Amino acid sequence: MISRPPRPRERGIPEATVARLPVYLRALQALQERGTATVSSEALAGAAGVNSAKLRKDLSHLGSYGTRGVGYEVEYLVYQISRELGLTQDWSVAIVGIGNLGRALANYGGFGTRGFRIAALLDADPDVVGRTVASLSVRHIDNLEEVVRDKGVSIGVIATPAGSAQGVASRFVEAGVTSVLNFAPVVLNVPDGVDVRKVDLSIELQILAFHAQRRADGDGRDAERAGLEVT
Amino acid sequence: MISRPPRPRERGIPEATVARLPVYLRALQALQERGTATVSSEALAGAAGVNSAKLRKDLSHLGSYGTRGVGYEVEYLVYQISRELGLTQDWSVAIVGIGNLGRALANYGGFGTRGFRIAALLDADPDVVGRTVASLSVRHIDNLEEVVRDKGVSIGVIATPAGSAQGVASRFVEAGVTSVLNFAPVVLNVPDGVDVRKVDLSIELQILAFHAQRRADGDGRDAERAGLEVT
DNA sequence: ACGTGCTTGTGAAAGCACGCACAAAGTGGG
DNA sequence: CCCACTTTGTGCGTGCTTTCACAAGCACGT
Repeated sequence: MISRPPRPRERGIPEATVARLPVYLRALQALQERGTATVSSEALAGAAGVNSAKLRKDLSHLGSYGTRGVGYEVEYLVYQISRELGLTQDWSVAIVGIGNLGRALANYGGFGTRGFRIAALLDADPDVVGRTVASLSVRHIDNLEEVVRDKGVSIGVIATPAGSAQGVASRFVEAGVTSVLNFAPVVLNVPDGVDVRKVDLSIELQILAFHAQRRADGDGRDAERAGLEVT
Repeated sequence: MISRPPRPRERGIPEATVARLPVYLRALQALQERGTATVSSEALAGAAGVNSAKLRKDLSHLGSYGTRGVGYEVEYLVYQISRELGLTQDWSVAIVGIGNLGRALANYGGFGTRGFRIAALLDADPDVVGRTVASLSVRHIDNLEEVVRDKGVSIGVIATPAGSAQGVASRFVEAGVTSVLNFAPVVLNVPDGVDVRKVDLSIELQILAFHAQRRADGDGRDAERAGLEVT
């Protein structure tokens, strides 16, 4: 019997862990640039803003990549997380809706790290089509299917007004894109098997407002606030 | 030393519920514009992309605002959720970092709904300071404290490069801002009692990449899809 | 007045996520 | 070789989330 490979890791990394891996990765890359060779869970957790036990448990889902008494080798861990997240391959991204936000996204240089390549920019406005943004010529939305096919787009980014978002999403799906990042303030309806994530400014503001109000309401009375010690 | 009461949370609407209220609110406002008077949990849940039982439980945290056999009165529910989220009062927002993203945010008209007013735009770049964006003149970052004080800013939005974000956050906090929305790809360090939310494009992309890879890996095999987020 | 039909509100169960605390495992000094 | 020290990996208790399933409540037709 051949010895088992270094832990091919089972399917089933908790969603909450997946959401934190990019944060760890970024912290690790910062350490790497500073020339740090190894890091303890305590130190890395600090840099990532999480509890060290949580970090260790998260990393344990990828396998046993640390050395007891020492810590984690930065470079190795960067590689493992990158691989796990699928960043060792290239992802082709198309952005639809080249308004202020679309331009901001297109110009957002280092897409975290490498791994993501902006393959095309699309817009419906004739005044925008043809203009050059981030070294790419904006193409008309009618070319969406063609672009997806020819450039092998696997991630679609929607930065259009709310009214156009569902239509664009459907076209992406129809064209075979199964990962969509939606910035428009609408709930997208897509078939099973398609992964949609949304980023919504106004929702974030509203959540902040809720907590701010909560804090203001109880002020003076309810001194029970999370951490605000009054002596 | 006084032992902490077992229930630090007195007025608790679950965090998960708070995060969904804005989604319900938006769906309700769409119904309102279409002239719909009442809506069932099933229908509203559909529009919001959640399970109807979850929606009912969420709403039950606000009180008993539905009528059995009928549903919820749209207008009334809009008001209740708005009030709960603190949208019946005005929140003054300052945006720091008027690059592509800052401009996109400033021009993002209906901030969800009313409730949020952009009070000031700030930047460090002399070429940007003085220019008019979204009917506001961009002011120099040195005026941050003054602006926060004079305009009663209660929410700070950070749209600067990563390197400047922590500094800006600290100045916001120092000036008394306790709610921060961070678009810069760094973990902000703030004292207890300050609420920070982050929006991070590259993290979202990386999460999409993870799932996309997972799907590709197990294609044909592993038919068991772990229930991808649909809707 | 009363039954029928629909929809809410909510126990209860199952599933996740978090963080403590500690055994296991490795390092380095004597 | 053994011991003291450090740090990982994880079992376990706790609390939050989601979902099911159904009794309770309300409207309306007869």
